[in-house]
Amino acid sequence: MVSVATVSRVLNQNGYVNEETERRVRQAMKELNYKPNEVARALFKKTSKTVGLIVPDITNPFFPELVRAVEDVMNIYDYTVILCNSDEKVEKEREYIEVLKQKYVDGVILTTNQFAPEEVEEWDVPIVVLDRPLHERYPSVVADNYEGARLATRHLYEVGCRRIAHIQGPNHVVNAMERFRGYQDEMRALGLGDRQLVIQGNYQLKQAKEAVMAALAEHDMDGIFAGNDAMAVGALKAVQQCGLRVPDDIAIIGYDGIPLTEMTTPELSTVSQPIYEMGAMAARILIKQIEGKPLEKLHYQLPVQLVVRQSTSRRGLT
Amino acid sequence: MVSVATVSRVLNQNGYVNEETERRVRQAMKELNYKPNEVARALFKKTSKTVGLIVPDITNPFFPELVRAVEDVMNIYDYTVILCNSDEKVEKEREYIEVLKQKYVDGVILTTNQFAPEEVEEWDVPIVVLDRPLHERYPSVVADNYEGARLATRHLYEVGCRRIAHIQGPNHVVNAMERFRGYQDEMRALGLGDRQLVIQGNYQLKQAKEAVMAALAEHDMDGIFAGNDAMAVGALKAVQQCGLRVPDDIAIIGYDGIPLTEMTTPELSTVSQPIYEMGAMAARILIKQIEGKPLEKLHYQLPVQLVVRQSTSRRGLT
DNA sequence: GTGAAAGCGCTAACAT
DNA sequence: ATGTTAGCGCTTTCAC
Repeated sequence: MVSVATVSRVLNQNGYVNEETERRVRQAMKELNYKPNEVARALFKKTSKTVGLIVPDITNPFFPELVRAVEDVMNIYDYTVILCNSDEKVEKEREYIEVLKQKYVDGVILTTNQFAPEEVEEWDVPIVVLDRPLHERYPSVVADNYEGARLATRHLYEVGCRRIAHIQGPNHVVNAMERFRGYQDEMRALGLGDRQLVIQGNYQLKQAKEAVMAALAEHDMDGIFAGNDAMAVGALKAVQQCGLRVPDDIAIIGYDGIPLTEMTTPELSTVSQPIYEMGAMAARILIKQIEGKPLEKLHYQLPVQLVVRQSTSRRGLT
Repeated sequence: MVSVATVSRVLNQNGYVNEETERRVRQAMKELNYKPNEVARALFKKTSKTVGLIVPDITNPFFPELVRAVEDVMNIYDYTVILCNSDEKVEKEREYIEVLKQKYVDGVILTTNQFAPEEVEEWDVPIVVLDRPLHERYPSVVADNYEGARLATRHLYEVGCRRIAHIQGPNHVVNAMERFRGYQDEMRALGLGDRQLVIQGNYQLKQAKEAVMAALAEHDMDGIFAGNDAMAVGALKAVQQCGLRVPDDIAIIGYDGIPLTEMTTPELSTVSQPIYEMGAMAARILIKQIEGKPLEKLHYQLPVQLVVRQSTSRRGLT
């Protein structure tokens, strides 16, 4: 027989163990199908091999891929992920953080920009912010929203659009604001500064569709840059419903590059973010932090890519 | 001062505590911002207020809503959910079960039909099977796949289709087989038993599109019942690409009722499952089991609903 | 190199 | 009605 201490030593590759003893222990563990109790281990080590992942709403088609990426990477390193839907409510986010801490999660990845750094500081748990920058103090992985928006706007210009509208995302979401800023700057750079037309959206298809319907009744436009893909679909529906053709009468480009964009007719042009890579990178950064390794960089801004499909493919220039 | 035992007593509403003392304890807890350590509690009670949720792939648009429902309900009862993507691999599912058990999860909801009941028995953890029946021994929540398939097939017949093809889902997925069976039986009932045309799909858009392209080259058809919505979109793309019109030349109906069906042009008819309700019900059943309450019923089969949209709306009867 | 023992923070007897 | 204590299963000193 051997003592529990010895078993623990072989499990943790910790302290000295006779080779022969180690062999016997491993053999016995296998035979008895012994699996160490992770809860007891967590209690002692104050670390649970579990992380929290807080997203606004997994039902929003932008997030599944992000979540999947995080889960995949975490899984490689033997971490397990607790999924939390916050609906963008600070209160819910706060509650989740509380619960997660009570469970000794080793870290949290969150998609939010609503917290004051002082509050985050108090949480005293490693975090990584994903998709939306929170504060320079905290590691983040985001895509280049500003540049992507300029790209999209310029692309519409290049296919001949001159009256380019932008459907803006929610005001409290930083990345939506960055995209808006990109639109504004590019419009000015194109000499269309005074032709700007901004439609207020909330990242939802339905609302965007209605807003575009309303806008079409009052304004002339020949191109729409939507703040995300869902709203681009909304715009597409609105335009088609008004009897106008896409891309001939109005060209449309979305943002995010979710699979949905390939399912519409016509297929939607979009600015694609490396969604999976963003999630994977956030996960890797969190692990580094947990393991106390130094981060080469605190903030990662991934490049976006213009994806041209049918919704902006037209020959004629105005 | 009070002893830890007393604090525990007020926390658990357990044993007798002087009212005045309770007040003081609660006050102190608030002031000190004391939060009990859930890990220690779990170690003692062998229950962690955490459940596992194993789905094939959160990236598949059928699952986000299901996951969301589970999370919502679990949240109400103060449970937290660990999300696991199995890619339909038994091996991965097994590993997850192992890990979850080591973490003392109180129960597991899983979407699979690949386990022998003897194996599940050994896990010795409350489970609920979701979307796919596993075995009569285990509580399950599924929709009426057979009836839904008959509904879809009959609907195509009623809008005038006589050469109705079915795109079948993967063979190892029971619900896909149920739908296939429904198609067969209904075709026979309609007197079209010898006009059946089955296209093998794997629940993926892309593969379905190609399979339909190939089928269109060889066979005549005027209606397609796809085993799920993703494949219906694939079929839609294939048909359109062949220069045929939907629904005039070929009517298409999908299955599941995911939001995607409203985003295509034309919008897709489908058999909608009460996805959110299924997830929520599975969660409620799991909680009942965990709390040791009796289940009125072991197996819940929820009704499905025919949703008619543009992809099957045509006047002309053949 | 290995065993004995203390302790992580909690809860449930068992005293008082 | 409340305090004291043992123990959940693990890891880590500290002896030997």
